[in-house]
Amino acid sequence: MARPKLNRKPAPQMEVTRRSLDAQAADKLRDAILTGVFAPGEKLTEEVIAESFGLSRGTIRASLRLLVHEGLIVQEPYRGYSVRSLTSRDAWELFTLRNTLEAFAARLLAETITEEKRDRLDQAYDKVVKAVTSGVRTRAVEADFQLHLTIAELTEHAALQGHYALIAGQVRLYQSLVSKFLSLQDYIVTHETLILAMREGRAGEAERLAAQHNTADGERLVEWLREAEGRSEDHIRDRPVGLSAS
Amino acid sequence: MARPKLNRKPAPQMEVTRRSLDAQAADKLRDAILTGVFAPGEKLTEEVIAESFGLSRGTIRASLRLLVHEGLIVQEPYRGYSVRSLTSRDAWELFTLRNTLEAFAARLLAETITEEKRDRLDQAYDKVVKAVTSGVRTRAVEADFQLHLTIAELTEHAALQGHYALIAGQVRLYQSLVSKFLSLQDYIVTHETLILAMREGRAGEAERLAAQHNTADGERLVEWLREAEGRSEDHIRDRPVGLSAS
DNA sequence: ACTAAAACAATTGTTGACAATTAACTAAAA
DNA sequence: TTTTAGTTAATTGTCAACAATTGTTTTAGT
Repeated sequence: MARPKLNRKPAPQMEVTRRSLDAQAADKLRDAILTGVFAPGEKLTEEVIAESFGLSRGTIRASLRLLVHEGLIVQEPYRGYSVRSLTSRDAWELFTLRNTLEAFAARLLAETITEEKRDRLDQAYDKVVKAVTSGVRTRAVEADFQLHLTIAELTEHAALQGHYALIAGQVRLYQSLVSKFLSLQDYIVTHETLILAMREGRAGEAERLAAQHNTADGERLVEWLREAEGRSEDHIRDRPVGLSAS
Repeated sequence: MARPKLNRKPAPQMEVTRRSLDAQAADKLRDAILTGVFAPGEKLTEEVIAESFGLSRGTIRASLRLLVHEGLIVQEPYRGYSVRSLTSRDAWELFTLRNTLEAFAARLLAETITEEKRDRLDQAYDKVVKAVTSGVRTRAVEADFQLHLTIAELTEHAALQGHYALIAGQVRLYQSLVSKFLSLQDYIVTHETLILAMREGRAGEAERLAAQHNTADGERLVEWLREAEGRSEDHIRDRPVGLSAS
């Protein structure tokens, strides 16, 4: 019975692809949603995605559930999946929750700041500054996003990181929307005092600054969305909310 | 033609039956873990659970993933699942994160308090008081848990509720542990000022009280766990990964 | 006795087929 | 014309078989 092993798929494993297929599929889907390939409200079916990805429905199903957990996709039983579209209410919830988590992270980081953490913080902040001086808006949005991801990481609080990662996708969508209301310079002025407070270990001030550094823009976005919802009562068929929108 | 429909499930669909099988299985598993049927660290295999529940492995697999998301189970690729055990570090992360979310909830509820919300809040708090006077410790723990669930619900902040629900299972485990250090009366004194602040709309005070009402007990539990870990050095356990950053 | 390769066992990863559910459609009855 | 019962199409829900991965045990060679 010593039959030779048969490998039907030797090719696709070209890189350090140690992740399971459903996790990889989830990454691809998340990226597609974030870059606007799938518009908010668009319907997604397991079968067509499975076919276009060359994977089975069961695998795609698992990846879709991952994104449902992240709030990027909504699922109705026996009806299907669709890309989540941000209502004004959703936007308000997201930025208030985000403020809460980021304020906690800022305090934590300020309390446990070290020389090494200061360096990594500076690196992330420098990228924001460089992106702003480069004048490319999408780069500034991305650098801003990465900065906050770095802060969460530097807290070394795994549970906090997990919850922040859970809303990260939505935050990213939100950020490209809120970018409408910001001048590029704003990306620097809203962060510099916060960074300084964390660098110098002023925990209370860092917490307060982080809790409020999105509030003004968030409320403006909520107001804008609310008006848009009032004008078109049924549907929000605005431009795709991806990084490409500017 | 008019053939009678064959209803294999003639009984009026109870609401529970309308949920998908994997969600029901997840509920059963969660309850089993919370009630100690499965001990922390115990290994869970898809096959044996599938057999004991009378469901297929795929269905159980989906339910296990749900619990992994909730942080009640840890998964190692190709190795298996096991019930998460709380290290002192985990306990610290959990109670600090919990404080953060509950402080936000308390502020929100205080800011939006209404007559109806006051009633529901009173009901939940009364159950705590009654449980304490009854002298049954497990009832007090349960009522405490339900009180905080009610507070989260009354905020009408869906995203906050979602994130709180995510840690609810762990909070429950944590609470039965921390109960070691509490007299029954503590369940009243740690809550009464908080409830009052929310009832009267004093948002700032409610936030501050909520943020600290677990701190003392939490730190005592962390200390206790740390000592226990020091005594038995055999915790060469793998790094638990419930909610991990990407 | 020690090391390295090879077989083995246990478990999850992946897939395609089948069942159940819902909504849209059609046609008959009021 | 409106309502209602049946039919159908589309989609997810569930399942059982097979493949891949890892850790363990055995075996061969030195």
